[in-house]
Amino acid sequence: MKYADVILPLALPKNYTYSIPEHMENTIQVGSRVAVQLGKQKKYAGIVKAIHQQAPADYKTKPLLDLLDKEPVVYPTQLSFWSWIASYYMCSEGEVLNAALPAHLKLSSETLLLHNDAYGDDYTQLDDDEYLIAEALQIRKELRIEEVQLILDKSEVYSVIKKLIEKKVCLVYEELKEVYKEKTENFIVLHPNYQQDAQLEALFNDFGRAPKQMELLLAYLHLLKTTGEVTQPELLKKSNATTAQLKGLVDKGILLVEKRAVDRIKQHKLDAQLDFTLSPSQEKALQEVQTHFATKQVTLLHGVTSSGKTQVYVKMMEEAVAAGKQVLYLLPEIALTAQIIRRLQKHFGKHIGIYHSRFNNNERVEIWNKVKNGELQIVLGARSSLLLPFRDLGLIILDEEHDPSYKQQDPAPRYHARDAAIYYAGLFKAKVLLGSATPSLESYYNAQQGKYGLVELSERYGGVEMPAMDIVDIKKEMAEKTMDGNISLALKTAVTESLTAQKQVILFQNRRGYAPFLMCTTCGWIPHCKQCDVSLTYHRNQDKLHCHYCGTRYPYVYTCAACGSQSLIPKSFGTEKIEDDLQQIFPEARIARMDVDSVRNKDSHNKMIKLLEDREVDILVGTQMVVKGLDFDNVNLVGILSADSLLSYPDFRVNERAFQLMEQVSGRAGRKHEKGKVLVQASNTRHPVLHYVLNHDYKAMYEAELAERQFFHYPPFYRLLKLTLKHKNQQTVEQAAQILASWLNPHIGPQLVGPAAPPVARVRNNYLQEMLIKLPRDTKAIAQTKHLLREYFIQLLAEKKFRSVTIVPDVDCV
DNA sequence: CGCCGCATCACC
DNA sequence: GTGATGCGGCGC
Repeated sequence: MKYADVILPLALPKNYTYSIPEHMENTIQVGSRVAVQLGKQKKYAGIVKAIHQQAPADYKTKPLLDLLDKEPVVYPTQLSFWSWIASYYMCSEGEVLNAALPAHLKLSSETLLLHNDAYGDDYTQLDDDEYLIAEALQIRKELRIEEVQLILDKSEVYSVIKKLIEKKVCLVYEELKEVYKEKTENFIVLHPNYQQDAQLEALFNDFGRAPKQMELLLAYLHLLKTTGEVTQPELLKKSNATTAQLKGLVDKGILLVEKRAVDRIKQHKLDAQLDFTLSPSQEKALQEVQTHFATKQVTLLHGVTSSGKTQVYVKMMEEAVAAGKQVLYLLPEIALTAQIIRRLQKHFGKHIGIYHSRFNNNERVEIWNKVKNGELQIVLGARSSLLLPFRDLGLIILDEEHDPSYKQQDPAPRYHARDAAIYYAGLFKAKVLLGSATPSLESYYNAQQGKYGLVELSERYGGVEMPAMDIVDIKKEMAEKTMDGNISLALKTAVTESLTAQKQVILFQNRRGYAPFLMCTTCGWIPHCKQCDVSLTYHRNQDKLHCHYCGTRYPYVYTCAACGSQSLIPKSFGTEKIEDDLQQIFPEARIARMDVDSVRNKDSHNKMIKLLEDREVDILVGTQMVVKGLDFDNVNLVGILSADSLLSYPDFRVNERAFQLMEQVSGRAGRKHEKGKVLVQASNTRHPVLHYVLNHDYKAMYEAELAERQFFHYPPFYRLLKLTLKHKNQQTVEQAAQILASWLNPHIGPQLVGPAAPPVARVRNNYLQEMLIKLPRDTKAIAQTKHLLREYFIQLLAEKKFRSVTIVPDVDCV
């Protein structure tokens, strides 16, 4: 008898073992997707991790129900990678599987109620609810739980179903459904009888009284000649014919309609090669990268904004592709704009695939399969594309390497795409090229230490100068009363100048900490979320209050809950408010806003960029979003509205982040033809970071920060592991955290910070406690500590009182 | 006394 | 993740 260890898409601590039925023995492989039964009811699709002959000693195995595909869906390489992620980031392999597989490959069963024909139609023994369902079943034959809920208009329907089963009115069935569907399109083909010219000629002579049909046929023949294949929608559009006319030709047996499976992923025709010619400094950088790769697995390319790092990447990609290897090009989600996608698609044609969160599930399955079979040689994608089933990866490029969005926050696996990429590449013996204008301290340190190769590209492409930067002293302007809302006189003047010169302006405002909220003018009361300890954010376009922690939306509040007054007003300094202020100051200007709220749906981000490109917008106000992936020749002024707010987070990485943000934002100013200008509004004008930004001096920032980090035991010298404990009861979490800390103390000592309640101490009705563990950079010691933690978690949860405490480990938290 | 709702547990 | 199981609350 053979057995299979199966990874299920659940947060289970270990894998389950099923027996392999004889008929599968020859076809099943490691990496195969299988259907299994878990518990009495549920069925899932899982993935075979191992095949062996070891019968489990303490339980009886269930057989695998089905082998779902002919070929495995992942290679052993991916399984090793998952196992590493699970152990390094302290989560289950099931959670990794869940993140990796496109939803449509992750089946789980749905309970169906089936009508029991043997029961007949004597409904006298049933109560009202039971009768309603029995009647519906009589007509529909099968019902989903969701439909039962709808019919009875309540969510708790389980008891009714139980009674119906007892009374044998219905049966239940667990249906495991494959949700991926091939996309089909109607293709029009000529009937074999008319393939010869002579036959066609005869046909045309014979057409008589159907001139519209003849026109349509001519249009078809023309299309066929130019494109080779003709789809129904294409033909109807080009010929302006109706479906009736087409049907006429089909009925006469002249044309045939064929349903064929098509790719959802549009393939791009290889365009004329774009100009990716390297400048001398880029050429030099490319050679240095190649030299480093001879001896090192990872190389950091530190290139100032618009030095043309992409050009270097493209050359590296071409080389890897020519060697028959696959390439993964990772970008932060919001930097994946149409601009870069279009350029690369044109250059690499059909070999390139795009993968990010805005794709639908069917499209994801198709990309998944094409990456697996090697059809796609290049993938351009966000964090999650690291989990695609590459067959033979040769190079990973990770652009904007410093970007914190490479770290997955929630849910597990909380992996860092940069660090995971380096491990993943190792499995393929592939190279990793990290790129950034403002590298993370961690990577730059690794490069300085000689662990990574380091290549500096300090010249902007085409010799464009770095923008001129100026700090505007808000305190002074306040005293002189020259501020207009949040806009200083200096900024106002500069904007006016730009507008007069027909140039565009980008204004940057980080919204966090300044979100608009409602406040009672009488007593100062602010509406809070019922489930979380945060004030609600006011969204004017929907006239609703949102909780940014749990996502709950509340209707607008008119009456103060504390004093009963009716005088609530919105207070704000968010992008919405600034957009308003600007419209007041520059009534003639066309102003647009770009933040998570204004670009929520699929295409609005691209549309917004298009508007700016086409110069339909004069001033763009935005959050972090405006920082990335935007290249506009016509923007000559960038304003940072409040540097203070960037520099005042209680986080050890503030300075690094503030520098990165300001440096990146300023990179948006001035392109090809002229020097741009950046204005930074600040009240603390003497902050050292402002001066590093002013001089575009990364090195100085790096040196100063590094000393601090070493002194306070922070990365890159130490690794951070954050533990969050959650429970409904405040006392229970606090106690649990105290106990855990007391156990850890002898091992970790002063490197244990906390436990303490985080700034937002309650989320979704759960109270939180956090503690931070600083670990010296010693792989063995780190693994030991993680092992210790796992033991203590089990020990803690073994105590009855703490059984329902949730512990969330976040390794290398950001 | 019995039904309902919720916490707890095992699932291979 | 989720159905099965056991316990306490509350209504009759």
